[in-house]
Parts: sequence; C-alpha cells; structure tokens
Amino acid sequence: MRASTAHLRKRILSYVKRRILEGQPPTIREVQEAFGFAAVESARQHLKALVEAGELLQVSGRSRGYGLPKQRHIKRRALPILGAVQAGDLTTALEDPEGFLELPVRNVHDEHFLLRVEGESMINAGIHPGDLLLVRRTSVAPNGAIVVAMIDDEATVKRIKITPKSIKLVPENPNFPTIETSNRNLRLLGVVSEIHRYLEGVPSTDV
Amino acid sequence: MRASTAHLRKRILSYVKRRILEGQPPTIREVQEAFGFAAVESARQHLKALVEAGELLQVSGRSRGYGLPKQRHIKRRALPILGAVQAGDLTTALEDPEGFLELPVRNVHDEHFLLRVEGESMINAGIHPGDLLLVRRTSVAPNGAIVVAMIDDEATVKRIKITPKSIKLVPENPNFPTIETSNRNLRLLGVVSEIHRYLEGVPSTDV
DNA sequence: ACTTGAAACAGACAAATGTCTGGTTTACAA
DNA sequence: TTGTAAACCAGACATTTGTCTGTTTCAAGT
Repeated sequence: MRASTAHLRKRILSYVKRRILEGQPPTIREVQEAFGFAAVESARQHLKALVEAGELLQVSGRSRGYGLPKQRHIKRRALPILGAVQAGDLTTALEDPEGFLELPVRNVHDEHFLLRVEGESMINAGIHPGDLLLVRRTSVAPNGAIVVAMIDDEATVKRIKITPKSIKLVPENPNFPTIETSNRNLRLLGVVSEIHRYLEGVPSTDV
Repeated sequence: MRASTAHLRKRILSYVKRRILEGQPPTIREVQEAFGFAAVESARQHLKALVEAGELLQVSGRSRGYGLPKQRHIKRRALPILGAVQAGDLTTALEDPEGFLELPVRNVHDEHFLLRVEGESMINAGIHPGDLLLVRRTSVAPNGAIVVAMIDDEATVKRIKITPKSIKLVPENPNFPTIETSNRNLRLLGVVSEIHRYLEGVPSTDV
C-alpha cells in the first residue's frame, strides 16, 4: 500500500460509517462518486480492503450491504415496547409493539425487549405501574430472579422461586396470590434486567 | 381502508423502523417476503401509504430508500455518577464522580448528573438503595416533584411540598421525618427525571 | 533501467431493485 | 343485491447495483 493510500482509505471508512449511522449505507457507486473515482472497481477495492481489515462488515451481493462490525460490550438498540396485555404469543407481540425506545444494551448477545408494567403485584420490589422493564429473553432463570412469564396470554412479572418439587411465581405484594405451576404450564419469557421509570415526560415512541 | 389493514400497516411500519435502526432499510421485496405478499406491488402500496401518512421518508428510485421522518433531540451523554455522601458543594462533587455512565438524554438543554441512592427514605415511591437517579439540574421545582437537595453537606432525595408559608421535604417512608425549611436554608440541586435500577450486573464506569 | 505489486481504470454482465400497467379479489355500504 | 374503492395480484420493464475480467498507471525497491 502506498503511503497516501492509508489516509484515503481512512476517509472512505469515515464516510461509510457516517452514512450507516445516518440510516443508509452507501452503494459502491456512491462511494465512487463521493471520492471522485473514475471506475466503480476502485471504490470497490477500497471497501473490500476495509472489510478484510475488519473495519466493516459486508453481506455479499446485497445492495448497500455494508454494516458496522460488532461493537464492544455496549450497543445501542432499538427495543420494542410491549404492553402487558398482548394477544397471542411473544413473537407476534414483538411485531406489534407500542413503540420503540433506543437504549444502550449491555448484554449484546441476548435479545431484549421492554415491557410496560401494569398492576401493583411487584410494588414492594420497587416496580410500579408504568415502569419500563428491560427484559432479557431467556428460558433459564436463576432462583430468586424477577422474571416475566406468560400465563393465560398475559405477561406477568413475578419473582421466581424454584424448588425441586415445583416452581412458584411469587408477587411482592401480599394482596396478590402466589402462582404455583408445573413446568409445562409455565412459559418463561425472560428475566428483568433493568427497571426504568420516567418522571418527566414519557419517552414513548422515540423512533 | 379496511379495518384489518390498519393493523397490518402498523406491523409493516414497525418492521421497516426496526430494519432502519438495525442499519439497513429493507427493499420493497424484502418487505414483501417478510409479510408473505404474493406481489411486489402489494408491499409497495403499503410503503407508499406510510410515506404519504408521514410515517416514513422516501427517496424515490433509490434502493432501500426509506428513512425515519424526524429524529427527536436525543443525545447520548456521559453522565457523572455521584454518591449520596459528597464533601463540599455540588460543583466540586461533579468534578470527582464515582464514574461515568453513558445514557441517552432527552432534554439536551439542561445539565444532568446521576445520583446513587442511599437509604430507604423514598422506598414507597419505588426508589430503593442502589438505584441510579437521573437528576436534571435546576433551581425551580414543581410542587410535588421528587427533588435532590443538599442539606448539611449531604444530598437528600425527597418529595417537595411548596406552600405559601414554607417548603417541606417529605419522605415516602413513615419512619423518616419530614424536613421543613425556609427558602434560604434549602439548596436545591435538581429534580429527579428518571429512575434506573440494574438487576443484572452494575454498569459501572461505562466510559 | 527493470521489476513488482498495489492502485486505478474501462467495460461488460447478471442480479437486485424500483416502478409501471392492468387485472382480480374483497370488504363495506347504499 | 350491486357498486365502489381499497387491497391484492401478475407480469413486465428500466434502472440501479454488485460483481467480474482485463488493462493501464504509478510509486517504491532492486
């Protein structure tokens, strides 16, 4: 590589990054035009080199198929906001969210969603109606964790108590009943990772 | 428009939004396939309707030419985390934080900081020890707001009750006393805007 | 001077993609 | 029922876009 090439390639990387963050990755020809190349292949070679260097990701054959490589530990994610009452299963519910909220997610590997709390069954755990719960989707929950489970087509937030004999879903409110269930009746949606409450204005439908 | 169409269109909008936020707007045919249309034109009409409704932006003729209409003013900020016990005034405390956490801030104009809660004086308001409060710095608080005030070199979280005669700082825990103070003795640091609780691991010193 | 490898160029092709025209189905109401 | 408008479908076309092959230019080292 020539000495001056490194700088140009860096500028191209910046351009592509900016375009991706603006919401639309560039086409190869857009890169070509932006940098005044006379040939498409010139731009393509630079992009190819950036991909091989790990600076960019690419899906071959797809238009505007460039993306940012895997970030470190934290990444911004647009998370769907679900109401407690959602017909059908989780998959269809995730396709029809109340809105989206963009939050930094610390566990990039897992899938997350937001659940708006209804009811006061967990009020003694500091979970109030209207709170937004960041739920990490998983089918395994540690004993004592606060979990979200689907019971009778309704998402329920409870603390899970696992014993050799049974699984209990315990509310943090004496006015609510403990739900005891065998494994086959319980559909665990995930564990509550974060609790967010917005006192000044609702950040609903950020997006 | 048929009754069932509104719901489908909403799902399509969610899908497109998600794709855009993931870094790559979908092609019309990708929308077609995602929703099982037999014809490209069906998906295109839905997208066209969404653009005309102002839900999406489009650059005609450009591949993956869909974008989000308006981004609100949300910026990510690295916010200093303060402990409740901080020597000196707020300014010096802000210079020596426990750490930083990068969060999206919705009110860009004001200055914010994070306060880690100690004590249980606001437990009935769902504010627990260890919670992180996003505090918006201001010297004017609406009546009934949860505020952070400096009293005897200690940051205190209370609900503020303003009457013509006095200003009271009321805890949300009967075991704690109400603090009554004249204006001159009260140093208001800000009002609590958001409450965050992290159940799975501490996001300490993100930055 | 000669070689060499990277960079740039030129042109073409195939696939992806946006767009268009016309026809068919379907829900809803007069 | 019948009419109507929206939704859906079918197929085609033009442009965009990714990819490929081969050639030329140019800087750096031998």
